[in-house]
Amino acid sequence: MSDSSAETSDSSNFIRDIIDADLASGKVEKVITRFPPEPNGYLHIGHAKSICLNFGVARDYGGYCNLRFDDTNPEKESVEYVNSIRRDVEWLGFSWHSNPFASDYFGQLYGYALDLIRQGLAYVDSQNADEMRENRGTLTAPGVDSPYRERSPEENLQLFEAMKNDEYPDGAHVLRAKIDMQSPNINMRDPVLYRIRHATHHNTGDTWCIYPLYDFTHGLSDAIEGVTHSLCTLEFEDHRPLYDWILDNLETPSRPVQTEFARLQLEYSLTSKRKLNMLVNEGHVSGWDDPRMLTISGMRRRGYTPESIVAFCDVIGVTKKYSTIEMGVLENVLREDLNKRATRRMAVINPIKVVIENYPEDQEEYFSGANHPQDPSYGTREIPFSREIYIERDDFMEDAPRKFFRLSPGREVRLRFAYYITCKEVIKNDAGEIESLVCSYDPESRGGSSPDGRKVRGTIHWVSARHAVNATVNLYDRLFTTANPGSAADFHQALNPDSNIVMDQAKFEPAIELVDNPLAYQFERLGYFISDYDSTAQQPVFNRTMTLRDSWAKIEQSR
RNA sequence: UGGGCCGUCGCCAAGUGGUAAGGCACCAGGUUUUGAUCCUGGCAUUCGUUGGUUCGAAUCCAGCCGGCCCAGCCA
Repeated sequence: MSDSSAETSDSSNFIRDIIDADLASGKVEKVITRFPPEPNGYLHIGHAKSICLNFGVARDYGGYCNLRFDDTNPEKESVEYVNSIRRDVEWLGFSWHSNPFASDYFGQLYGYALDLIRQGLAYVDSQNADEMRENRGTLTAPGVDSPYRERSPEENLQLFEAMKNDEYPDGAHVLRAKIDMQSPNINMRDPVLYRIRHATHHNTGDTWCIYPLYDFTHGLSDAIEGVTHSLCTLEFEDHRPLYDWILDNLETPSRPVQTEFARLQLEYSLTSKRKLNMLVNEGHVSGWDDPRMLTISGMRRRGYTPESIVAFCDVIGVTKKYSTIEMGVLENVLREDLNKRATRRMAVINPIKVVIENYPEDQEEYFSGANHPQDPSYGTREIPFSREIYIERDDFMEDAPRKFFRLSPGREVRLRFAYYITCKEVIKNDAGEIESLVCSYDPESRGGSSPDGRKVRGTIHWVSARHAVNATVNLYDRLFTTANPGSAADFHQALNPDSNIVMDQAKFEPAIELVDNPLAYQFERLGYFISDYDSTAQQPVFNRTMTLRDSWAKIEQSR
């Protein structure tokens, strides 16, 4: 495990205020937190917020954070998810103190349940699910007591043990807390603590056929681990009285406190595991690590750095306010990080051939290009040049407006690092499509400036045809066309059909490393790119992580 | 309409009774061999709203308005 290299800012939030107060009052000596995912899916950007909060707070206050798997629902969980979660947390740069499963505590939890029964605070209910639902009441009407509510502790003990000993089928009985069927808080209307489930558990196998529920398990797991600050999302606010009830009625090694914060919501994206699962299973994306997915693994494949994700979590803050973050915020931290670290290269994604008529056929030469315009320590590389080159199709326009600074008939542009060229002729095929361009170059402009000092507005990128490496490039756009696909009745309607465009005619300069290269490139004027897992020397594949900011596109759009 | 929670600039967010930080976005300039980066300046007389307390209120009190969550043997 690596230690986090990412910085969390000292910006305050209400949770840090609480911790400051707890430390100052002596209520807490060492801050202990936990990140408690259920291993029933892959981690996404929303989890990253919780990870950064829990691990960040623990680190900043000199405490520690556990990675605890909240695995009390065996039918939905698997080791595949366990492994992916561990990998993602590590990749984000955090180290856990310990990595327990809630299922490791099943034995202790069972003991706590017996304790509750002996105190007359829990009972075995033999109603079926429908009866229970009916008797629970509604938001406005109180519930009614179960006919089994007054069973004696002895009978309950005997029945609960029989449940554990595999004497009943699924659903025959449940163990319930005996609280208050009239409570205005529905979570307090005798919540279910244990259910019978004959399922193989990824960690405990077939040891158990009864499984505790979240509400019973979570606070006790926190208490067993000595967690001081149990941070969860807003929807658990109504569960806090139950969390407290359980801890108040049982002797536990410590007394954690639950505090809730708002979960992350991001425009144009989904962060519901259920819906992400549908995207994967219905084949709308290639998998959990599809680069369009805002899963940690998808973002990693897309080319996000862990530092950019941590920076994002830092910049959005932590509050109790429901909010939706604009995509621009994520894009901004990504660009900021990538701009600093990306090695510059030239690549042409949508090529059009240019023949430089006055450049000798058998000649070639090399230009030195800086690998980073602001950081000389990145060094330089040699870029081959020859008579035939590729330029971007978008960099040529036959009838160009005045503000178009790129190539068009009769106009002169600078080839980055190389020469000035002027467009002499447009070659078209029978269908009238532009096939190639004939240009002339000014030998005096070698290196990109001319002795006469004449100005050229545009500088475009290029790749020597003779030296080019053929490659495939994946361009990505947001997966959804509406800002809040999650609220739509059917999010399928909002799926963006053009979220992945494959460009298979791309041309790379030879200095680009094609295989097993985890480092970000900036292909000048096109954006940030990373080689895909599947990239090979024979079939190079790169993913565009993010475009550059494009003020020309903005001008063009407003026309 | 029972209970819980939330409302500070287009989007986030600091602010904890002494006179509205910051980021993103946006706008206007400058530098630039990436229409990138970088730099400069602009961008809330007002904090959902109404009333009250106070010398003084985004901060305290009351009412109202708006939004979110809860009726799994999910987490």
